[in-house]
Order: sequence, then C-alpha cells, then structure tokens
Amino acid sequence: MAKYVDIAKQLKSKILKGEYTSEVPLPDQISLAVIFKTSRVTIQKALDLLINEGLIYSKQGSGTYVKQNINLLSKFDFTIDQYVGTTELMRGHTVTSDVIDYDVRLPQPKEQENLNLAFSDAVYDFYRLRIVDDVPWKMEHSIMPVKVVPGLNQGVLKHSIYRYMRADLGETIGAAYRIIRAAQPNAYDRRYLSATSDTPMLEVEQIVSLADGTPFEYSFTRNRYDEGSIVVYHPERPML
Amino acid sequence: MAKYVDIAKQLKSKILKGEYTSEVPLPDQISLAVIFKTSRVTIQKALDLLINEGLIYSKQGSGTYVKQNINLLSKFDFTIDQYVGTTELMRGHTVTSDVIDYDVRLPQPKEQENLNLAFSDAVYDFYRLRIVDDVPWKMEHSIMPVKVVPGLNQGVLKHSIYRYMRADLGETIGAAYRIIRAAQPNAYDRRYLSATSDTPMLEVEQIVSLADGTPFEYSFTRNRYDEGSIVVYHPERPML
DNA sequence: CAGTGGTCTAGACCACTAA
DNA sequence: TAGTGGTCTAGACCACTGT
Repeated sequence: MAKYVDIAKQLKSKILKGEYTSEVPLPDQISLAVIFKTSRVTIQKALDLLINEGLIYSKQGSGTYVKQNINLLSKFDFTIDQYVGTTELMRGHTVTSDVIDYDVRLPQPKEQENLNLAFSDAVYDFYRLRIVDDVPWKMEHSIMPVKVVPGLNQGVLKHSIYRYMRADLGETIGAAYRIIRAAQPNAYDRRYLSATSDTPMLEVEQIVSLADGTPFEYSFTRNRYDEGSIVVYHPERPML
Repeated sequence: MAKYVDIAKQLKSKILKGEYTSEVPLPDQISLAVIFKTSRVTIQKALDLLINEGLIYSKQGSGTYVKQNINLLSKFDFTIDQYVGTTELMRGHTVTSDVIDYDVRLPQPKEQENLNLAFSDAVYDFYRLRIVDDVPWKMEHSIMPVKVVPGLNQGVLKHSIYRYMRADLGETIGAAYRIIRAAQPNAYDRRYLSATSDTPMLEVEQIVSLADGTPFEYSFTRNRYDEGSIVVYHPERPML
C-alpha cells in the first residue's frame, strides 16, 4: 500500500469521526509531514485524494479545511465516485439477482466498438433483476466479452460479478464512462419493476474498463424514478 | 499558468490532432521531461490531468497510451467533468434565456444548509428557460445568495451568470455536487417544454461552490428525456 | 535484463492570506 | 510580515512489463 493512500485513509477516518471539523483548518502540510514521518509532497498527494472525494478543500495562503454538507445521500442513492458493484454498494442490505435472460453470441458493431472487440469475439448478453431486501430494484442489461471475463456462468451472475473478477480473476476495476438519461418505460420495466406508461425511468449506460484500459462491461441499468438517483461530485480542475 | 497545466494542454492538443494514437505509447516520462525542459514529477502531474479527463491511461512497466472511444457524445449531451455554464457549453449555438420568475427573499432551512447561510441572508430565487437556437431546451430553478453574487439583476440573467461571475466579480468556479434523477413532468415542464403527462424528465439538482469552498448556487435543472443526457467520466481512484 | 511508470525525498521559490 | 498552500527540481529506489 502506497504511503500517501494510507495517510489519506487515516485522515479520512479522522474527518468522519469528527476529529477535524470545518471550524478549524487541518494541521498545515509541514506539520502533517512531521506527524506522518514523510515529505511534504507525499502529504500533498494524500490531500489530493481527499479533495477529489470532496471531503476537504485547500485555500492558498490560508489552510486546508473540512467541507460541510458531506451527507446529502438518501438510502437508495447511488454514488459512483469510485466503482463498486451493486452488491458492495448496498452493504448492510440483502442483494440478490434473478437472471432473466442469458446468452452467448457474437457482438454487434456498436458493442465491438465500445468493447474494442473483433467481430469474432464472443460476448455474454444477460439481463439481471437486482433485488434489494426482497424488493425488485434495478434491471441490468450487460454485454461482456468472454475473452476478458472467462467463466461467467449463471452461478456467478446470481451473486457478484465484481467480486468474482477481483477475487477469482485477480483483476482490478479501473475507469468508467457513463451516460445518464431519463427514459420511457419499456416492457421489462413494466413487467419486473411495476412501471406503468407514465412512470419515468432513470437509465445509466456505461462502459467500464480494467486498470490497464481494457473495456470489459457495456451495460444499461434502469430503475424507476422514485427508486434512486445518482450522486456525482466534481472537484475543481484546470481547464485544458 | 502552471507549467504542468501548460504541458497538459499541449499534450491534449496533440492527442486531439491525432499526433499520438492508441497504437503506440506516448514518449516515456523521462523523454517528455527532456522535451519540455522540466522534471519528471511535473510531467507526471500533467499526465494526471489527462488521465482524469479520460484521455490517456498508464500501465506500469509498459507505457502511457491514448484511449480509444474518446467520442460518444451527441449534440445535446451534457458533459460535466469541468464546470462551465450552459452558455459556454453550447459554444457555436445561440443561447438565450427567458427569465420566467425573479424574486429576492429569505432562505428556507434546506437552502440555508446547502448554501451555508444564516436565516437572515437574502437569496435570489429565479426560473430561467434556456433556449438554444430558438428552441426551448432546459428549465432552471436557481437559488443564489445575494452576499456571494451581488448585482445579479435581470440583465445578467438574460445572458450568462458564469461569465458575469468570472469577468465582473473575478470569482473562480470550483467544485460541484450533483444529484441526477428522473422525474414526472410538472406544470413548468408542460407549459414551457411541451411535456405531457407521460414525458419523462431528467433533473439535475446541484450545489456549486467557488474555489475557496463557498457555495453560491443551489439549483434544479430539467429537460425532456429526449432533449439531452449527462456524460460522466470516472477515473480509477484508490479506495479510501 | 532493460525499460517503463509509481512512489518518495529534501529542499527551494513563489503566490496568496491574514493579522 | 509570518504562515500557508502551489509549484518545481534532481535524484533515488521500487514494481511491473516485455523480451
């Protein structure tokens, strides 16, 4: 574990425990360097992680402060700052999956492009109804390349794909592109999520990649408008 | 302008011009340091910016590569990786605003909390219909504190608030929290955006802050489901 | 094994804030 | 003016990839 990640974890833990508040700045970077027996640059890398999570902010010439309003999330809101699957996101709840449909086939042109595949690279194509605490919650339609995620059988699908990839395949999940939109309900929404013709749906289309840049998931996830929203934090960044 | 930002801009420009492709890695960090007459750490900070924009990725022991699929955005999609107002986002199009409603009043409790205000700090409360190329596009409902954004009259509202803040007030826009959801159409949607009872709406609730952490905007922006979606990129980050 | 990115150091100077 | 964060350097060692 890199030292700056470790320091960021310790600082985050202190912030969440309320040991640093928004009243008073954190210790300055040089003091932190002394406290953690490291250099100032390493402290800055640690603080950068917390800034990117929206936990703190720095003000040149003044200090580093804890942000207020760190908690706007309601129960089924869906944070996607770092990628974890539904199973992990809903820790403390019972998450199960009904596999509605499962197929292995050749990819369509759009899938070839988004997943960077040859026309002859087979893909899984499956629908899963994600159920939280026995209540149907989201409908997922996923396309994943067989060569990138081998051994993805229905047993794995009933549980957690992400856990399987990390634990069994030893892969590290990396970046994700997401397109978020509202949509009219389709036949699956009506059948499995109790949507009617005037129930707005929230849809997330996403391409998720491994740490080395290989895309491994192209999926569409939908839920009723009253069953969850998406929370995004955007730190300040220089315009390029 | 910081050197690493400048380098990032130059590299981005080369990537967009196709001078670096996904076939061949970028020059290694030491070569880049020589080319730009700087140190390796500065090169790394520049590359970090491009990684966070999703333009490139690095693979330890191998090299730094340009990502493929850099273009999934359709005309009215709405990227929010770095914050710019609608006016700037839609460069090349004619953006105008009808001010539907304008009021100055005391803040409600939720607004006090989200904007970090005392009960006696007045806020602007206004609705704007944003019109692109003469077509009604989005309905914005904004609450902004008078003390943070003084002089926000209807003349400014007709044009660009963000331009006013940057150019006239000299402020730097910083981070933003956003909650994205689907919603049923309300009276404004029906009246101004031609929504009917079965037209799903996409709503973005956001708190935007200045660079120094002061929140200055609490707003709700809505558009029809078929008039734009939101694109988000999430780089890989260590879990804290 | 050579080449690459990831991390870390000790120190320097600058830009900005606040008293 | 003292204290703080922002940037930058020159160099070191480690972890990983690919041959």
